[in-house]
Amino acid sequence: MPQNTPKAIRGTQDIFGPEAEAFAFVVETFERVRRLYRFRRAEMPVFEKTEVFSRAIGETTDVVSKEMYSFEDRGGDSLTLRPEFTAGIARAFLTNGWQQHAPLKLATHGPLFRYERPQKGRYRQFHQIDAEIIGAAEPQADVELLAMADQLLKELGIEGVTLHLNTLGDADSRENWRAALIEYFGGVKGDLSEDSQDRLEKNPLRILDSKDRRDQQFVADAPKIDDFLTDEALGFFDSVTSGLDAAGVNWKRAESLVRGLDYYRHTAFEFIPDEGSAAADTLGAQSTVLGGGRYDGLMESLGGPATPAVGWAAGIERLAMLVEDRGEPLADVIVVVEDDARMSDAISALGKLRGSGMSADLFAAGSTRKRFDKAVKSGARSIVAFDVRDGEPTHRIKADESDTPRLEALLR
RNA sequence: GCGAUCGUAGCUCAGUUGGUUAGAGCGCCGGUUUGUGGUACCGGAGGUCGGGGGUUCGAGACCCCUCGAUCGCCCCA
Repeated sequence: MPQNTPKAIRGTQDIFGPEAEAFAFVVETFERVRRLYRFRRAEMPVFEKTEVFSRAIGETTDVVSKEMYSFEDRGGDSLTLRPEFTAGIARAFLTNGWQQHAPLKLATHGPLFRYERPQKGRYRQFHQIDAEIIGAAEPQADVELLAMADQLLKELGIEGVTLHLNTLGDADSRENWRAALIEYFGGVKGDLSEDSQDRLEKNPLRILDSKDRRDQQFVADAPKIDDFLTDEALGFFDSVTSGLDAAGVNWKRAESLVRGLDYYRHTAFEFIPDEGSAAADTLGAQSTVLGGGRYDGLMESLGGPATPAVGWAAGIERLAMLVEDRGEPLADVIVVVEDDARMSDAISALGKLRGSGMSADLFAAGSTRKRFDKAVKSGARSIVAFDVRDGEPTHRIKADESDTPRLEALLR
C-alpha cells in the first residue's frame, strides 16, 4: 500500500460494492415508503451555526462540549457539522415560515457527524433517514409516524425487531418523576456503579438503562412514570397505544426507555432487535435500529413559538447491515470486442443497447482471447461479440431464445 | 477519555521452539489447448512483514514506543 497516500479520517468509511447496494436499497425503500405516507422531501445544509445545535440540545451536555464537529469560519462564526437532523429542521421551519404548512410532514436523509470513538455500527460520518411531523399535537401524528417506521422495516425485510414504547409524560409528569428518581437512587447511592453516581447529578433518567448489574438490581423497584402521569398525559399515551393496535403495529412497553434532553415529552420509542435474534447479533452493542419521540419543547428553545412535533431517525448503515445481501446487479448485455478492428461497431452497439434501456458494458481490453471468457464469467444475461473471420466482420449473440431476436433487431 | 484484540502481496490467510534469497489460494497480466468459450495447463508482475527503537551472531516472530483497524465501556442528540 502506498505509504505516501493520505489516509481516510478516523470513523469515516468508503462504502462500495454489495454494501453500497444495501445502502442504496435502504434509501430507495425509504423514499418509496415516505411517499406512501405523503411525507414531503426536504434538504437542509450539512452545517449550521453552532448555536442551532447547542440551544436545541442543551449547553451543558457532553454531547455539545465534546462530541460535535465545530469550527470557526473566516468570519469568526462558530459553525458545526450537523450531528442530527431535528435541530436543523426546526431552524428551517422557523426561519422559512413553514408554519403556514403545519401540520407538516417532512422526510430527509443524508450524512451526519459526531466526534465519537468508532465501533460497530457507529461512525464519525454516518447517515440517517429521518421523518418528522411538525405542528401536530395529536397522538395520531405519533401513530402515523410509527406506522410508517414499521412498514419501512417490513419492506426492508428486517425481522426480529420490535417497537419499544414509553411515555415521558408532559412537562409536569416528567419533572415529578425525575425528582422521585433522584430521591430513590440517591438513597442507594453508595451501591450504584461509579458511572451511575455521576449520572445521578447529570442525567438521572439514564440510570434506568445502565448496563451495570449493580444498578440493574435497583431498577425494577424504581419509581415508575405511570405513577406520575397527569390525566392528560395518560390519555395521550392511551391514544397512541390504541392507535398502534388499530394500525396493526406490534409494540412492547419499555418503562426504562428514556430521553436525556428536556425538550422531549410524551412518546419515546426505539425499534430494537429481539434478544437472541440474528439482528441483535449483527448489530452488537449498538442495538437501536430506529428511534425517536415527541419533542414539544424544542421550537421554544430556538426562540420560536411553542410548536408540538414528533419525529424519528434511523442509521442507514445499521439498517444496511440487517438487509439481506443483494449482491450487485448483473449486466443485461456485455459487448465483447474479439478483434479490435470492430471497436467502433461495438461502441455503436453499446449506445443502442443502453438507449433502449438495457444495462450494458464493454469488454475490450486485455487479451482478445480471454474477453469472451470474462464476459461469460461475469454472469451477464446476454453476450454480443464482434469479431472478424476470414476477413469478414461477424458477430455472435449468446442469449436466451427470448432475448436473441430483440438483440438482433437492435444491432441491425 | 478508558480497556481488550489485531496489523505479512490488490483480497483471504500460512509462516513451525527466533535460523539461508518470505509462501499459498483467489484476483490481475501474458501465453498455450490453431480456438464458439464460465475448463485445464504454463509463465509473469506485485511485499522496506503498519512505522520507529531495542534484545540477539541472526527478528515477520521476543520487548518498548508509536500509528492504524476492530470490538467493548463512557456518551448516545
